[in-house]
Amino acid sequence: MPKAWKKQSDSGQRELSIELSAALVAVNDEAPKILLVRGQGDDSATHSQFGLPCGPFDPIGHRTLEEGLRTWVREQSGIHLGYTEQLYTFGDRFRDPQEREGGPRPVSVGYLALVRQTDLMSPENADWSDWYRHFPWEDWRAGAPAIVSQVIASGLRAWVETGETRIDKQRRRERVDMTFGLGGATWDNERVLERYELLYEAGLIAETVADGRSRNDDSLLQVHTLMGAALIKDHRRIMATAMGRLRGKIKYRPVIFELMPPNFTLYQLQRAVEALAGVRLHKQNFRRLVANEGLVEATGQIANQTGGRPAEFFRFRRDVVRERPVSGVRLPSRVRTNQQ
Amino acid sequence: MPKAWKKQSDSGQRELSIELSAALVAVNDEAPKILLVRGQGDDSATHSQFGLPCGPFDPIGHRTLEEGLRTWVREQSGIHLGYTEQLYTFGDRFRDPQEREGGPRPVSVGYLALVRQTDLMSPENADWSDWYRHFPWEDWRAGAPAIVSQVIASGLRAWVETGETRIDKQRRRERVDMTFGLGGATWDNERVLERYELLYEAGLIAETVADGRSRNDDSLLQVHTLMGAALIKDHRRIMATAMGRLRGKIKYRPVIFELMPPNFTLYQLQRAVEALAGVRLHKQNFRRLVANEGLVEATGQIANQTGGRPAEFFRFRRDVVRERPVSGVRLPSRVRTNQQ
DNA sequence: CCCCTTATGCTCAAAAATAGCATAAATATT
DNA sequence: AATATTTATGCTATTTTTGAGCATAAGGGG
Repeated sequence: MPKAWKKQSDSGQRELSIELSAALVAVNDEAPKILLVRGQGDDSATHSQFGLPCGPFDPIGHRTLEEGLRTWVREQSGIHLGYTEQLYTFGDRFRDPQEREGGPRPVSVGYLALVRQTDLMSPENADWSDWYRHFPWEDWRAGAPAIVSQVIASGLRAWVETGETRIDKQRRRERVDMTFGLGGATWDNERVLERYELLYEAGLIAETVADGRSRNDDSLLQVHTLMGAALIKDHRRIMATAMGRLRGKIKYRPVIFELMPPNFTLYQLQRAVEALAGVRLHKQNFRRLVANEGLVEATGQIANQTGGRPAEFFRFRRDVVRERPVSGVRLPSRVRTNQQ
Repeated sequence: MPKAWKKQSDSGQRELSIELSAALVAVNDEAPKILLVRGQGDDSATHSQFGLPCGPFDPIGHRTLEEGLRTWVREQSGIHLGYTEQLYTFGDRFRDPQEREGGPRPVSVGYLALVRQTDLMSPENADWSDWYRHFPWEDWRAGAPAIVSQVIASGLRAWVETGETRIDKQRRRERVDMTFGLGGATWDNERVLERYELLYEAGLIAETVADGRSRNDDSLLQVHTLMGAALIKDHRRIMATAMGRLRGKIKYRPVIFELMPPNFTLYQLQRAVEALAGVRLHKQNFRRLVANEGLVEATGQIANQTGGRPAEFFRFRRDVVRERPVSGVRLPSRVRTNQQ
């Protein structure tokens, strides 16, 4: 066995590079944002395209992976990262065609980083872009999004029909139904990545076109148009991973406060959660939950630009985290939206 | 910016290697098991030590990271992996002192793989070893383990006292209390990694000694003895990550069935969950929960070596997974254990 | 002052979790 | 054979948590 190891490691380790990428997430009132920077890579073809802040891991200069990431982000956006969490390591080739021919095999470590609203100014060459511009089907706050029922559902049904065998079609249909909550299944807001990968596989995504995959239906082109410009490399996939992870995490760890200013009203907090989760929540129950968890305490200050009765400002109780295993903002009942 | 990138990537990418490691987990009735293999690495010093199945990622020979992992596991243990999940990518230097001086900088991608009980035969050079031999403080099925109250608590208290400033001590105490559920806090069975890292930092772990860190208290030696032999590299840390992840996952995804034989009694299922979670559960409520979730269906067959009234065999309903977002085996109330 | 808005307190019913009691059906013990 | 012991399984009473909504408070604008 040591022999096989040796052989492999001698032949294999040459063409390796590790890329560090960060999905910087913030919430601006109603809108979840992600930071995109322009012109990553020395390749002139990708120079004008947008992507996540990223850069190669330098085993000599970087003490740890996370430190390397922080350095790149600081360099490319001027932002000093706070809360950071590793997402996933992708070892497939990037889907960007430029990366296809030859060149080093990229292994990409994706991170999720949370940036507080107050630190939000768009740095040079960078842009805080709305999540849902890149994933319009993920926003259910105003009910089922039109793009799902009008474009995606039919596009996926078409894809189901292109299955080879009957079994194959059956399997595709099940997968479509459960990831997109069609055919009686329920929409699970955490399956962001699964939905993205499914759309990608079905050829309904901008990247597919860039990849040179076939696209022979007009409705698909329509989807493509709705998607906005593709990001470089596999950055859209990392975004999807980040969104899914964050949606899961806010339910059982109080990370939402990493995104809030020091003082906030309960409704601001609710709107931030709704923006990330992509659903509307029942207001009274939301405040009861937050209050019962003891996550926040009143400051005594009053906000009076609310448009109605003034709201009280609250702050996060950092100390509760030390007291007991504290579960984030468990989502109370979604408010039924009468669309769809 | 592209300039900085270029500079970094030219100087940085030489000494890089990616190691793939798998924590293969199985449950044998009462005991959670993990597969250790002997003699990984061509270094003769580590040749007789045990570690997880692992090997370097070969960017030419391996199509994906996971495929590389499967290949290595197959080669080293003969096992063809089923359910597999990426855990984390570690970029710090291995803690093994052999790796310290020079040599390529290791980046290690850890995986969790679940192996069914029925496939359980110990391959040559490999050994299914009990989790709790390596983490005795994690097993609370018979109440608070003696090692926590008798050795770890005092060891950690001593470590708290070696804090420099008052603030520092305070911080250490809080961390100790919340990770080990001391001082009124509750034990969170998912914080396996945090506990391991804390013990490591406090110098209470076998690896610490191997690392050449100081150890100047007799009670610590006692802990060291209790821990069993250290594993190579950072494999104990990967194990801890795997255990924590799995404990979390069984609660919201039905992965427990990946570890069960096709047919099982409800009590066997409960014992498997208890073995992983490290706590005892309320029997009647457990079966009600499982039944209500519709995760299993009766087969009609009867087991009669139970030692009491014969139990019915059940099987996992694979189809429910497709029907709806199915939440694993939510742990019902822990049965109070009157120890501690 | 009425009407709009948002904030916040409170209630009532439904659902789920917790903790046992009780009985059935086997094996082991006397 | 009778009795104790063990495990399986059904059922219930109580408490807790959720879901949904009513009602009132407190601001601004006509």
